[in-house]
Amino acid sequence: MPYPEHHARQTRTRIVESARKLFNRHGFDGVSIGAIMEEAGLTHGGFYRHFGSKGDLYAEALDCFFTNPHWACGWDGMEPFDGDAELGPQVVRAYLSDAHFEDVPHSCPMVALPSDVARSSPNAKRAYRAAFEGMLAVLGAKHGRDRALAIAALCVGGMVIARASDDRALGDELRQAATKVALELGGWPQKAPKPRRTKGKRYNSTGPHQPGR
Amino acid sequence: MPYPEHHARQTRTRIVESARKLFNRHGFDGVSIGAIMEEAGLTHGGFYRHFGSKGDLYAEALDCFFTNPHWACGWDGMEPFDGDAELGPQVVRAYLSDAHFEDVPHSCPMVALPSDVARSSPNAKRAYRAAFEGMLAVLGAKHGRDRALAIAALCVGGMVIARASDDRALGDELRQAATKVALELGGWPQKAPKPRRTKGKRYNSTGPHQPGR
DNA sequence: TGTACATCAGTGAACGCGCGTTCACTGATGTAC
DNA sequence: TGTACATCAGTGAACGCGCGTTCACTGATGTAC
Repeated sequence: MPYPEHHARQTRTRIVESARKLFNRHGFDGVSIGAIMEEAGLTHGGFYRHFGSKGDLYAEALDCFFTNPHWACGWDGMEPFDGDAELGPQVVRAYLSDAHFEDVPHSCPMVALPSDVARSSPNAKRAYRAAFEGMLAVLGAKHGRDRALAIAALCVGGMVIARASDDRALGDELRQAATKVALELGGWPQKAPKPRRTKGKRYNSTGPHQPGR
Repeated sequence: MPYPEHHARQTRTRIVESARKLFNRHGFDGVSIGAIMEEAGLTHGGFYRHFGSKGDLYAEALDCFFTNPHWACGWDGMEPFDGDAELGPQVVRAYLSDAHFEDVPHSCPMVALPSDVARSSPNAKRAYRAAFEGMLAVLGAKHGRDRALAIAALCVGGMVIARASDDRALGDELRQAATKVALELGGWPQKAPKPRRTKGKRYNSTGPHQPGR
């Protein structure tokens, strides 16, 4: 093996991260393979050594949002999951936060790409469903399955409408209302509790986590 | 004036209706001007006699969903608004109905095109906001502004996720849960009341209303 | 009433462009001896 | 240790294609006389 085993794997990961960002921004049709490869520091010709087609890359770029434990780090001061605290209210606040609203490149693909995916291949729709199921799992079902589904729909719906509207104030109002009602539905307090450890930053000052950097 | 005054206006309307259907199905980039004109029974060359650009048509095709009094006729047996009955629960049920879920061409553009619009021109985002405000107006705010915003987010979010997922059963469950919770939030009964007039069909048997036909 | 004309909706060939994909080639690297 | 070689990640020119847009033209229609 002329190149070390991890070389191709790292390049492939770089391409997927580049694609995730650009697809989130411009959609499937709005991004060329040349642009993806350039963002990854390569030229377009090498693409097909790593992926069979643009569609294959698309499905892969959609994968693993909610299964990535770092997905929301930095949004609304959210800290890495420790598997102990109840995640529901943290997730609701982070999901509908200003930081998530503004961070389109690292946004949840359920918000950035819903109508694109609805028209895409079964692979893409499978990845979308997996993200949704990941969200449901993180939210928990302490207050019933219907409530958990509704909370997820509120989070996604609030963000989607806010992103597609030209009135920032209306979008802010909508996200705040969605947060409030989602927390009510989950039986969670409206105010975030003070973090137990003060090692991490309380508020988001360094910008959202950049996966793969 | 060689052609009667309404001739060009009718053609223009036919093009917009054709565009609305095709954009709903395939998104902005997925539809060519040739396809739109063919659906309208014309050839591509005549397009620029009616519109300045493809983007102009897009913004126009997004307009006037909730301001069209026929938008939901036929979905879930919904009858034309009579300005008397409370519309909220009717709208929630029709919006999250199987009929709306399946009728992509005549779907609400807030569900069919959210991520496309989020990346589009200010004109498109203005039209999206107008649709959202139309929905809020139809829902009413008897139980508070926050509730109305949350109900709208539930309707849009539930449909958007269901359309983008590859699991029909999960999407059905989600839409039912969203309907149930939205009706709770509005303080409306879970069951639809029997229609006062039995002139119209109770259930949707002829398919949804086709605007402009 | 009939004829010539002006208007303009619609046609279809042509344009330049960017895209996804292919492919012959380059060159960096690990291995064999 | 040093050299020849095999591997394969990455390069960049080339391809065919469909797109948005333009434009000279056709032809259906209402109007003027």
